[in-house]
Amino acid sequence: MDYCKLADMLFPDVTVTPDDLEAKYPERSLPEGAKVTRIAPSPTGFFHIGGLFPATVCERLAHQSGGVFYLRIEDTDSKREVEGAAGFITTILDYYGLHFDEGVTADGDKGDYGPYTQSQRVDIYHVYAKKLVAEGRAYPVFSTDEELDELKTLDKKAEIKSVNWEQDAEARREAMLKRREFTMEQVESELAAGHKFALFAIADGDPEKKIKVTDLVKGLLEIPENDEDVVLLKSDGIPTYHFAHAVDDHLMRTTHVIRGEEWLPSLSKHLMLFRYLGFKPPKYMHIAQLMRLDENGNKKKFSKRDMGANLEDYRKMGYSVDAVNEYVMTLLNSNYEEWHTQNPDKDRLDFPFSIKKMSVSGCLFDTEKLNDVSKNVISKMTAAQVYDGVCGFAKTMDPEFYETLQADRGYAESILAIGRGGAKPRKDFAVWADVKPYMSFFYDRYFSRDDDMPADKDKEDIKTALKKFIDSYDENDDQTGWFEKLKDIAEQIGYARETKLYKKEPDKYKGHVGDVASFVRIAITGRQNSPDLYEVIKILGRHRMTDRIKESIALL
RNA sequence: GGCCCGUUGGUCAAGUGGUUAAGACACGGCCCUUUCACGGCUGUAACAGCAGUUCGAGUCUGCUACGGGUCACCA
Repeated sequence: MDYCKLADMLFPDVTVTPDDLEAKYPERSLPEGAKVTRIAPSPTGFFHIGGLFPATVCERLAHQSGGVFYLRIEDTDSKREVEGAAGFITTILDYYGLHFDEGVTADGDKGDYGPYTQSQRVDIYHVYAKKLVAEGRAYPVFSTDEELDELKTLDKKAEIKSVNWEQDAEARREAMLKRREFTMEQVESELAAGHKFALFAIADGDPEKKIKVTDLVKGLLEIPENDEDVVLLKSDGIPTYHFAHAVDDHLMRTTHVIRGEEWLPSLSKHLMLFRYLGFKPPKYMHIAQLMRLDENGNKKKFSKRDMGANLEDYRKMGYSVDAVNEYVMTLLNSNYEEWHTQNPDKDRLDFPFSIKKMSVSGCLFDTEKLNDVSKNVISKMTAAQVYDGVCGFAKTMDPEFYETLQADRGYAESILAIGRGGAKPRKDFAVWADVKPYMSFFYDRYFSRDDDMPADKDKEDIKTALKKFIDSYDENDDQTGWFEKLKDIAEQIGYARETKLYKKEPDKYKGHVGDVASFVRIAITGRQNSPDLYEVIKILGRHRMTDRIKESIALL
């Protein structure tokens, strides 16, 4: 068969040659060792939390080596495409601090290796498709519209897996061999009839033979050669992931392909395509998937439907960007935490990220750990930073609270400053949403009396103590002087002025200073627990302190 | 079912032939403490199993088991 003629019949409009493209997209001139990485999401309007892992690796590797990190949109599956999704992706990744050097941006493409959206690269794919046909390595398969419709409905049912694996494999093999047989005349008449064709690459592998590949995280792999014909172009002329991956990553000069390990089974196909196309394959890193626990306690791939699968959810739940990024980093490089405690003042980006420290197996997403990381992150922030964080969150998630905070920034910051900044800062917040319940009693609109005075204490004693507290209060007292007065009050109502005294001889007293402090706390904050009382009262001011205590006395 | 990948405490994990098998989270206890939040000390808890190589194996090899992934004109 005259393959060149076939190629011309199939792709009459393609005049550009692979050499032209090589010239247009030359090797990048980058420093020695610079890595070119990319993330290539589908525009589904959804960015998976698991996707943050490869994305972070890509970003770190590229920027740590003086290379290029770019964004390519893989919109080759029109069925799944969502309007405006590309913009959503750039926005969320930018929010998480993943900044691209090149690729699709809000203001169009940036960089010399574009277009960076696959649907705009169809002409490019066809150049290589034609080349493969001309070389006898690819062939068309014609289908009528009805057959295509049938395929599409089958697609949707692809999740329903067959039980007859062996029979299926046999049938598929037969079908494949049959597809490869056709004559030039048949092609001519199909084309004349206006039928569309998909393009398949002929597999030349023997699955009994293994090829050795080095994966940068998995190590040396032995995978069987590919013996399944690979779909290059779908009937609509759009490439499959496999073909687009080979063409794009070569032309865009990607040095390191970093992706989830679900791609491992098709690596053999990809290597075959790179060989057919005469491209040097990139280095591969297949990173372990993020897992979740299913109802039976087994690990499962963290899929789209699962809670917390959408990266956007973490913003909504009130996790700070830093917390999520730190958590991701602790999972990616297990020595990160150690480094961070040793270098508390350094930025996350100063950490020497290492491929060698990456885990080979998938890990469970651990919310407890995320919360712990998050508490540490927030505890190191200044009151102003916390204020900004909470406001950013509340603005969309709790507008009323946002308005409350905005009304008096200084007041809010003074609350947030309690117990902050020292060597042992408070760690009250894992998420921004924790802030409101923590500080709500400082605001009259949110103040409520949740906890009652201890039932085992005499009401008159409580009243007396509270009255004395109001009378003795002097805003010029320092913390020690203030507390001394509280001790005096305790003594006056027959309570021990030291907790230790009470513990030694509990029968001698009705209670201790701690109890008195508790009366005051409950009267003022409405709860048994609060940040440092002395600070609380200072912020609240004498006036409101007095009002609340008086109100509390009246309730007794 | 075929193929591929994996398996150290509940979770994340150090560990590259000789260790009392780190550390972090979670959980328990004690201490500190006017509550809370910290902090300090401390405890429970692990090399999936079986063979083999070796003077010696969590580390190397093989098998088994278990878990995961994948087998689309989806990515």
